Amino acid sequence: MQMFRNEICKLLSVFVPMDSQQIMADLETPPSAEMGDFAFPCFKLAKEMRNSPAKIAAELAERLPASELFACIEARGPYINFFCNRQRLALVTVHAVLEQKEAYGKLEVGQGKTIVIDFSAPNIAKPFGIGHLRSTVIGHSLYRIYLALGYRCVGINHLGDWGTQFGKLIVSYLKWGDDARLEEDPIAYLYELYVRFHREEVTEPTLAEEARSWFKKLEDGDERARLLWQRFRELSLAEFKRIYNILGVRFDSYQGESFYNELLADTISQVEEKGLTEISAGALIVSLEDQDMPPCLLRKQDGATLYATRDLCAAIYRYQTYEFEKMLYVVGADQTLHFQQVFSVLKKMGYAWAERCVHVPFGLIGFKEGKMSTRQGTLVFLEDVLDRATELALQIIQEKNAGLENKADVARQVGIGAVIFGDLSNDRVKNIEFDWEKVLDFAGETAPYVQYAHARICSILRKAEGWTSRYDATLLGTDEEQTVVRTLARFSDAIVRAAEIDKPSVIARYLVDLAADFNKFYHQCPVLHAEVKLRSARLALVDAVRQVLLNGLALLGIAAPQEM
RNA sequence: GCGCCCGUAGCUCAGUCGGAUAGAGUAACUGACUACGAAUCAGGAGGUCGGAGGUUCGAAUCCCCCCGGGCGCGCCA
Repeated sequence: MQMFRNEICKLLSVFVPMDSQQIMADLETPPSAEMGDFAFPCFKLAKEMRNSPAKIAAELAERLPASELFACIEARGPYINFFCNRQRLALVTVHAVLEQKEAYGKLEVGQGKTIVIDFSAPNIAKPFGIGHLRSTVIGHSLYRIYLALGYRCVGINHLGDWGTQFGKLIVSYLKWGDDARLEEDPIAYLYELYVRFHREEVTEPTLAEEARSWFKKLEDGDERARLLWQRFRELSLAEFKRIYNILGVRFDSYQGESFYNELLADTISQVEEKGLTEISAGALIVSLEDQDMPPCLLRKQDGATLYATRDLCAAIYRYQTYEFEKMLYVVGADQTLHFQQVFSVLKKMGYAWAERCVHVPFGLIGFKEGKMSTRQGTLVFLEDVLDRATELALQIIQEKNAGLENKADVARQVGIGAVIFGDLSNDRVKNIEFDWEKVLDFAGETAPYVQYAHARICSILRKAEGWTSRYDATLLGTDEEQTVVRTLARFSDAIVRAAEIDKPSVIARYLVDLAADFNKFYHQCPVLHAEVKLRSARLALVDAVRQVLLNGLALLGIAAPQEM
C-alpha cells in the first residue's frame, strides 16, 4: 500500500506546491470502492492556485502522467481519484502476506525505543472481577500492537499489594480468620473477610481506626503484620497467575506497590528538596493550585504513604530503569485526576519525561441492577464469565460440529475469545453495561465471527493439498476478490492507527471487516471448484486472509482455532 | 458548586488529526444448505447525528451556551 502512496506523492509533487509529507497526510481513502483506492482533495490548493477545487482536480488529473501502478487517475468533483492497477495490487499484496507470514503487517518504526505499559494491576485480596478484565485485555493488546511496530515493550503488573486495605484485612483475619478456609480458596475467603469488615464497620466504627493502625505497623515493619501480608500476597498472586494463564497474558514485571516501599522516603525527600511541599492539616502535600487542581497528598497525618506517593516513586524508578519513549497507564477513567496530579508533580520536579507518561483511560462497567461494589460483595467474577462463555461455546460445538476432536480446548478458545473481543471491539472510553446476553452472543461482530472465517479457510486449505507451488495473483480481478485484497493491504495502517490512539478496537474493527469481505467472496466465488489456474490464485488469496486473521487476532490476544 | 468523559437507526455501536450519498451489527420480516462449514450470505425497511448558536468553501467531527447520563473533587486505591 505504501508503495502506491509513494507513487502518488511522486506524481503529484511535480505539479502541486506541497511537499510529499503534506501530500501523504492529505491523501485519503474514498468512502466507496467505486471512487478508487486513494483520493487527493484539492480544497487547500484552491486559494493558492486561484481556481475552484473541481477545476484544479480536473486539470491535475489531465496533466498527471500515466503510471503502471494505476489503472486510472481521474477527477471527480474536487478530488483526484486514483484507481490501483488491480493486477499489481493483488500481486504485491498476496505475495507479501504469503512471504512474510506471521511477520506480515509488522513495521520497524519503533526500533530501539521502549514502551512501558502498566496494566491489569489487580488488588491483592480482592477477587479478579469483570472490571479488571478491561485493563488486562486492553493493556495486553497494546503490548502486542507496539511490539508489532518494532518497539521493545515492558509489561508491568503494578499489583495493588500495599495500602490501608491490608490493615482492614489483617484486622479481619485476626478477629474472624480461619486458616483452613484461607488455604482452600484464598481469594474468595479474603474477599469474604473484606466484605464482612465493611459490613461490621457500620456498627463498629473503631474497626477503621484499628485497620489504619495495622497498616501503619505494616509500614513500620511489624513482624506479625509483615508475615500475614506476605501470605495474603503469595496466595493471591498464585490465583491471579492462574487466570492470566487462561487469558494468555504475561508480564515482564510484577513489581507492585510494595516494591517501592524502600524508595519512598527518598522520593519524598526529593520532592521536599525541590521546595514543592507544604504541610496542610498535618499531611504532607504538593499544592497544585496554579494548575487549578486539588493538591497531591504524599503523606497522611499518621505518617503513612498514599497511592500517589507510590505512583510518583514508581514512575521515577521506571524511567531510570527503562528510559522509556512512552509509558502507558491502562487504568479506569475514574482515576483521571489522580494521574493528572502525579504527572504535574513530576513536571514540577523538573522531569521532562513526564510528558511521555500517558493515562490510557477506559470506561467503567456498569450493571442494570445497580452498581457493582467490591465492598458490598456484588462483584461479577471474571472466571464465572469465562466459564459460562466456554460452556455456551461447547454447547454450540456439540450442535454444529459434534465430530470435532478437541472440543474442550476449542470451546475455551472461542468462549474466551468472545469475552475478550467483546471488551476490545468498542471504544474503550465508553462505559459498558454488563449484560450476560451480549457477552454470550456469538453472532455478528464478535470473535467467533472472525474465528469462523478462519476455520472455514483452514477447512478449504485442508481439502486442497499441494497448491502452493504456483499461483498467479493477477487473476484475482472480481470485485469481491479486489475488496479482500484491498483490506489485506490495509493491515499495517490499522496497526499504526491503533497505536496512534492507543485503541485496540481499531484492530478488532479491521478484523470484522476482513472477515466480512472474505465471507462475501466465499459466497460469491468458488475456490476448490474453480478452473485450475484461478483455483490456485484463489487458494493463495484465501491463505493470505487466513494469515492476516491469525496475525490480527494475535494482536488482540485471541486464539484462532483451525476447526470449531 | 467546580472539573473530566459520553450522547449517532428501536437496541448495541463504527465513522480514518473538518471532506464526496452518515455506515455496521442486532431485533423483526423475506430469501439461499444434493457449491468449498448456514457461528454464514443476499434483500428491503429503519436518521432533525441530544438542542440552539458560531468558525469554515464544507461540521457527527472544531469553539461557546443549554439539556441528559457517567465519573471525580486532601488523608481509599
